[in-house]
Amino acid sequence: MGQGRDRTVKRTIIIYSLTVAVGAFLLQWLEYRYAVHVFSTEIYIVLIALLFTALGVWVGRRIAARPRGSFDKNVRAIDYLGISEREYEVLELLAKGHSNREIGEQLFVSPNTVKTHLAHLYDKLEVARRTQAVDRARALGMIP
Amino acid sequence: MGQGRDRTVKRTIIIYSLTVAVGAFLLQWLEYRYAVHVFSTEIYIVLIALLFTALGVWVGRRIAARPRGSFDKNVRAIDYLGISEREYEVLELLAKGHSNREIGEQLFVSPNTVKTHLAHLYDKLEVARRTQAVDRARALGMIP
DNA sequence: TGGCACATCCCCCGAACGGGTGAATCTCTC
DNA sequence: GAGAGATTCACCCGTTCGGGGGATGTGCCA
Repeated sequence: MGQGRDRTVKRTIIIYSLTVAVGAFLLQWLEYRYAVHVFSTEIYIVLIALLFTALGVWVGRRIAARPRGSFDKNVRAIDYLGISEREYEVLELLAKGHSNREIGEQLFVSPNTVKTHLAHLYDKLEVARRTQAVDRARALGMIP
Repeated sequence: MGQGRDRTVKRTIIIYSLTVAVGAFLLQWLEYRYAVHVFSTEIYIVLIALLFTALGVWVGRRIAARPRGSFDKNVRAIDYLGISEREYEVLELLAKGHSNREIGEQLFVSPNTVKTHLAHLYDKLEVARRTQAVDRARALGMIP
């Protein structure tokens, strides 16, 4: 579930390194081209600081911004409430707004079975309605 | 809705500025204390680059990480679909898992009125069920 | 001033949902 | 091998939802 994220981080690192390389090359080139420091050391330091701060901000944002669609399933809550595999599958389809009949069709069971799973879910989540179950499960981070 | 966020950004900027000031002071002090550059310029540049990159990453992460509970309501989607004030209020309570009767009580209207608003919401969101309406509204960023 | 959007309410009816009870498998564990 | 838990299904009954109408009042604006 974190594959896309890993790729993003890798690409971020690559772009960062490339930018550093290009920056170093530019500095060398400036020194070579004009043989001397054009500006005073302080200005160079400030420029470099600014540049790398900007770069750092960019990197930090990319690292912190979790890609759309990613989601850390709160397994602890699921375990703590003792929600079974099948019940979780029903919960997922429930959150997508499917009816009991549709859920049953997708899981290859009868609507009655779906109702039983739902009843267990309502018990464990301590709710009375399907909409409440979705809301609560989402609040607990069990579903995206 | 973004007050806590503004405070976080402000504090981030303040801490950043303070760090820069302290860093500048340290450099000055080093130069003053030892009269000369202890290391070569390249190493200084690398150190500064690393320091400010780290600082930038920290700043970027703080900026990008939206505090828990914050949420940008997608007003464009709401406007585009022509969802009225009252309908949105119903939608909010709907997403919390309330029944029509409960929604009516909280909005001081009859369940029949709630049903009418819901019917309009179903039309505008192009869905058939309340759970679907919640799912779609969430997908469109209209509700948290 | 007549249409338009909005909000409010009513009734009816079929479908969906929720609660309760019971029961048959199957798997894992003690 | 007994018991616990998970999964599957059935039936009944009452509540809730959803869709179809129709109705009234208000405010806006062309």
